[in-house]
Amino acid sequence: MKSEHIPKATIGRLAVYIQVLENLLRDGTDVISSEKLANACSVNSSQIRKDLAYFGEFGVRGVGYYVQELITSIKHSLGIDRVWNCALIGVGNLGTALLRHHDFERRGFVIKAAFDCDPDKIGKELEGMEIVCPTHLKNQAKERGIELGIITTPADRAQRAANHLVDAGIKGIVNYAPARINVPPHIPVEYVDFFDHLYSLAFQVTLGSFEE
Amino acid sequence: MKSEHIPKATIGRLAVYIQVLENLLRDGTDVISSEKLANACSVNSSQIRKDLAYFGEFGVRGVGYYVQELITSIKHSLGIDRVWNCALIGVGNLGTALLRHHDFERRGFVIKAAFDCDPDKIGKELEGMEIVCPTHLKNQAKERGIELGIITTPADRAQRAANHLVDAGIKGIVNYAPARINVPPHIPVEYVDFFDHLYSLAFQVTLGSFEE
DNA sequence: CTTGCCATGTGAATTTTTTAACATGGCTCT
DNA sequence: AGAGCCATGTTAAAAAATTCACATGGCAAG
Repeated sequence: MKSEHIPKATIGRLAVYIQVLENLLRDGTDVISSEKLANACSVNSSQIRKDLAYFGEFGVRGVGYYVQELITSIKHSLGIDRVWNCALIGVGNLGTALLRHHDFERRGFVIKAAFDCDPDKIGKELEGMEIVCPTHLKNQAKERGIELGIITTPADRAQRAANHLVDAGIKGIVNYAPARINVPPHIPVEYVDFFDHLYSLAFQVTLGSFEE
Repeated sequence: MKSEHIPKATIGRLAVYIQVLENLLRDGTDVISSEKLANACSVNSSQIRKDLAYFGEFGVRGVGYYVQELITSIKHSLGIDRVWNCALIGVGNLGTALLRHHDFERRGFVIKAAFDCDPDKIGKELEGMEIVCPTHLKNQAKERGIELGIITTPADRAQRAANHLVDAGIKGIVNYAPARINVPPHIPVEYVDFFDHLYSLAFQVTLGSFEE
């Protein structure tokens, strides 16, 4: 099929498929049908076939999908079969935690530079990385081939951080700060809200307690 | 309106509205129109009015929404205008980070007990909380009025953790482990995947680099 | 008290996404 | 080499979500 517009929900599900497929691989499964995979992911099997069809034909009719091959194909489709250099702005609790969380690196998202405007923090080292003033972002970004920005500032600093990133020619932003930011329309922004899921859960549980 | 079935996407947006409204309040805005709020949230204004209509009538025609009042109404609608006691299973890097992250508490999600099956960790204290073997979950849950479970184990321990939680009569689960879990259908599960957003961003950036 | 204004709340139209159904084509066994 | 099997890829139908458009009703001004 190879369509142009791909639903955002599809991307989210592809992330799920990767997770499940990697666990399957670890357990020694090397071929799987859309039906079985669908079951493991709690989705419809047509959904899986359609999601994959956006990007190409990865399966073998009458057989199923080769697990390792499918993982590779999905990763390639998403553009995560390579390294993405990132800049992190805001070395507070969360920023520090992310710097220490080496899973990011394992997945190909390498934090190449850390920024903070707090004079007490500038110059200090963390995980082998010197904390630098955001005014140097532009230079560092070019020097180190940084393409993505990660905002972990407080809410009221998020916009300023975004401005620095945009000015530095960054291509995309993940915003962990609890605030919306304005950036030029060609720069995608992903908002991460830690409470989102908790709210959703609380809502479902509350709802469930009524319909009995 | 007060409908029965509410789209999951609506819940996600309500979380965004809360975030934006709280920032507005801090800046001293006390009335806002759906149009303006829509702008700040990057959604359609009808979307906002419809999302809210699922739960009631919170605005004043010809005027708009009173910010503080709307925040309260949304929180009540979601069931987050109260305290939710939680149990955390898996005191590794992530689990420890969550225990220290007191924002959870500020939002009403209080971690009342921490569990881990590692004998080296059992008995130790963390943030004023004793780490306990998961076999004691059932007792503790009843004793401490715990309703929600938070799984922060490695992938291969997630199912076991889920079983403990279900057995303890927990009402809902947030799963941070990179694995799917099986639980009875009446227990909602929210999966948190840290890479989801990064994948999505990488994809959008990759895509953007083609259509020029 | 009445009139005009304006943003909400809602029903209808559109768009998007999901599900179902089936034709296609590769693999295996004879 | 040919036939049958079976899960994919795809087209069509169904369901769901979003957007549009406007009637409704509260507030303020005269």
